[in-house]
Amino acid sequence: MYRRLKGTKDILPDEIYQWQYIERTIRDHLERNNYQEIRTPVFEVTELFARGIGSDTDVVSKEMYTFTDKGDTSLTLRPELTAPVMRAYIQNNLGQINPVTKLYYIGTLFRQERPQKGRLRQFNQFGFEIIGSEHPEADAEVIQTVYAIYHNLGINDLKVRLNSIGSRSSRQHYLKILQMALEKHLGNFCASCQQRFEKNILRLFDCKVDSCQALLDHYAPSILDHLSNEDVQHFEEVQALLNAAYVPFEIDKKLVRGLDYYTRTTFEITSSLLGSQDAVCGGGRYDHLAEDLDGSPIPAVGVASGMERLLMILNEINAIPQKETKLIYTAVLGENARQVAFNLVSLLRSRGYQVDMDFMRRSLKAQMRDAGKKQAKWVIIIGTDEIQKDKIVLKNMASGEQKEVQLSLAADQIETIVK
RNA sequence: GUGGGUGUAGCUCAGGUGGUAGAGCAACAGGUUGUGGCCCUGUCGGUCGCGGGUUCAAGUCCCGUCACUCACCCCA
Repeated sequence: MYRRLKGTKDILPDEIYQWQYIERTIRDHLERNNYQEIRTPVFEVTELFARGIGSDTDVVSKEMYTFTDKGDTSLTLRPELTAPVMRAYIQNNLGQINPVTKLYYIGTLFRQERPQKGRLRQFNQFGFEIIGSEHPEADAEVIQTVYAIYHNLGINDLKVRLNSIGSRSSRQHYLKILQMALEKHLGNFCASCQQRFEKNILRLFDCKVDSCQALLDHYAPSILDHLSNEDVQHFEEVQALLNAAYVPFEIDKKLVRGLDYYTRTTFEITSSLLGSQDAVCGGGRYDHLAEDLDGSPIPAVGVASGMERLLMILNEINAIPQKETKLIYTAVLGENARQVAFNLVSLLRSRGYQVDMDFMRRSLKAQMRDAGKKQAKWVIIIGTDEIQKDKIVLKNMASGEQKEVQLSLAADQIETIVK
């Protein structure tokens, strides 16, 4: 038997409604905020991600599905969407049309990690980006908007964690100070922290070992104390705007993100209803990504949100409305009724009704049971008796009432009865 | 890549100290000669993840292996 690959999922019919529901809600909300959808290819040249995300990041160095095509070009299944969107923005000169471009996407991503709760190898994200504005309004809108989308879906107890990791120049400066401050205590950190110290020192703040966190609290200078004046002002304005929009947040000076392109604002929204992978979304500002991809410099902010994680929360709090069906089920009895029924079914369908009929030539009892199971609102019964009288029976499944309708007028009559 | 947990019917799971498998739900049929939900009855359905070993005998004990899952790591 063939099985689905590790870390992938089949989304079966009884679950698909949930996806359609959140996708619809997300699209509606983002369209209202005047974002436009963009769809980019699922694979790109590997270098796009190496340069965009950073070749030292875990995502690029060990989690990508990379292969070579017949032309010997190295290609990669996209592990995130910000770099592809920026690539599309640059390639199609979207900046020429408008100084500010607001884009959103809903798409599938691939990362070769060990699967666990809230983490798959093929997964889906929605996200959106504001490209062209360096101002704090853009940062605040991004955060306010995801927050509002979650709220709209019925999620309330979320934690918004906010930080600024400064512009590139002030961060370079800070990293040196951090390195000097921690060097002499390095021996007291755990093994993986010692590796992080060499590779990407900011990641030390992610460590879950208590003793490491205590050392950081004692000896690590805060990045917030080493921002430039412009960085500070930007950060403060973002906070003021969030307060103005009543978006609750907390400053987390240890919040660092795993992708190299971030500058200044970084944020993450977490939920206690998820497993140890508790971030529903993460994002921030990336003012140098365009340049890193050989485009002209353009500031941008954005966010990416995990769809599977979002669904996990919604199921946890039971916030997905029931799918409502308006099904009309057609029960057929006897040889000579079949064509009449088939004709009526296709007529009703062409008028926009959701109609189904029995394919098993079963007893009426079985067909009624089937109709009940499928949650049909109405059942049309067409049998030999009806054909003789030139009538059909229309039964309301909720009340149990049924009435006879002239066959030749059935389509019109049903319209007024079913409504 | 490293650890822990779990693998018995379509689904959820029972099966002390070894004696070749069971329940509930689901599916299907019947209880009405043409009428669903509730109830009753019956039917269908399993190489007990896979391979090997111990034994007269293994779902049960031992070894191996695979899969799923949670956690580390990292992130959405």
